[in-house]
Amino acid sequence: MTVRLYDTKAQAEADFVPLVEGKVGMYVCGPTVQSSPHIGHLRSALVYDLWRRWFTYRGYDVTLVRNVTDIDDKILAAVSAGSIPGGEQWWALAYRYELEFTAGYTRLGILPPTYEPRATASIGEMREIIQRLIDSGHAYAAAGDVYFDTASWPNYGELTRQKPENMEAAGDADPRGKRAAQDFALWKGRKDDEPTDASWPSPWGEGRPGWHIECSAMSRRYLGPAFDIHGGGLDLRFPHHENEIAQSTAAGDPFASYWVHNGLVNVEGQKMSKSLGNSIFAAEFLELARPIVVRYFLGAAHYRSTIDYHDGSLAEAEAALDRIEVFLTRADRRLAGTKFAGSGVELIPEAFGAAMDDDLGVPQALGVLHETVRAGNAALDNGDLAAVASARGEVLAMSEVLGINPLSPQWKADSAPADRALGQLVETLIADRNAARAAKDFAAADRIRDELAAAGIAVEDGPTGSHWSIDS
RNA sequence: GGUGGCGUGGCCGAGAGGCGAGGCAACGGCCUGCAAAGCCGUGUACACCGGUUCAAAUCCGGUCGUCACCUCCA
Repeated sequence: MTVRLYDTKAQAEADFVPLVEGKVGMYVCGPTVQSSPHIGHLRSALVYDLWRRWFTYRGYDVTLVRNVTDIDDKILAAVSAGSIPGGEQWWALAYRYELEFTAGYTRLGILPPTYEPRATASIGEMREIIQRLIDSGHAYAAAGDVYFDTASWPNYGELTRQKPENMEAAGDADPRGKRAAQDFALWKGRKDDEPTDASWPSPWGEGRPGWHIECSAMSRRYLGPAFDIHGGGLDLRFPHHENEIAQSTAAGDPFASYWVHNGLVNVEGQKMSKSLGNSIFAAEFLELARPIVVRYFLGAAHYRSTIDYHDGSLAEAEAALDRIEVFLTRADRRLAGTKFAGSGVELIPEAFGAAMDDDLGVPQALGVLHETVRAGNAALDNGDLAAVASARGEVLAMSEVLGINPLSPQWKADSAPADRALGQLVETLIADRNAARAAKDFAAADRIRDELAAAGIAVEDGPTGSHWSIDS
């Protein structure tokens, strides 16, 4: 049961071989907290949550690091754009958005990473790497900035297999002291109009780190110079990850053994972008469906594929998830009071594990899950309680690994008193309806059912009595 | 110009030489007072053209279409 993963750098699937037996060190690029999270950010975090859960299920001790980039040109720009005297500070803005990200992750059941470092807390490590690069001749200081000298590093372009001479000329707005267009900033000297508290001292003058160096420094600090997996969105391969590899390896670090990239989320076939104004933000998306449905939608596709969101996407996810939920509820009801009641969580089926081991094959794994639901429902119809209990245990185990167990307390809304009141009202109406049915007054019975339906409550009659649910 | 994806039935979405994953929708049946849910059944799918092979959606060559990245991006 070797876990296999698609290594973007090798462009091939490979057996995962950890650096240290039984342990996984994984670094994932988190967001630059310069605006509200959109559903692409949620998907990215979810992908690595699933990887982490799967490695953990397979017995690995996982250290997951996902950074927060809390100092960046865009953050400073966001502040100055709406700047009024006494207005919001750059660090306040960064933290405000960081909280929004955290709220989105939490609602989706994305487990907190082992460490979630902020870039501003690792400036010392960044300066250290930059100094090593200067000392070894791979970086140069110029006009208060420090640049990586791409010409000095023959491997430059190894991740995306591009040769610098074939790259489109960069429309660099402010080349300052750059020797070549491909060179990128490791350190950015403070400009006069920038806040003084957004810069740090360095041998090259006051300034702040470039974007790429942050991840090299934080991964090194929390996972060491060599670690197992580096992840991030597909759009980060170039330039961000290309530059990370260049600066870390040029500084003498082995860096990541495997590179994993998640696919992006499109809307109606188009990439989300500010200019198109088609971005779907996490907060509004979570208004459209229950968080567990959003998790199912974002997590059901293979992690490397592009997800296209369109009208009806959430309804499909909801229907599929309801199938799992309905089975679990039926099974619990049927098993109550039997010797199978409350029977435990079973092992996951072998086919599910095989699918997950193969580069996190969630879609196939979901196929196994739905097959088990079907078999469980059939057992329910046949009264084969042992089979029902076993299917129930397996479904629970599989949905738990994927973080989509509909019965898990984490998805329950915090409205217990209102729920109790509603439940009592509905139960009373159902009792009236069943009295009418017993008296063969079907007109009255149907009227009650219609009234409940109009209120969004579905009633179903079965061998264990009449049951109701909120029809979302 | 360079680099890398993708094209599967009404829709979504896996798979990767030989038995049609799975979900949604549809249709028929069972069950039901009627429903709903559930179960059983129903589909001659793999962009196009060549080639390899006993066998190709899958491998090879080409064509078309489409998307992403090429220094802001999850």
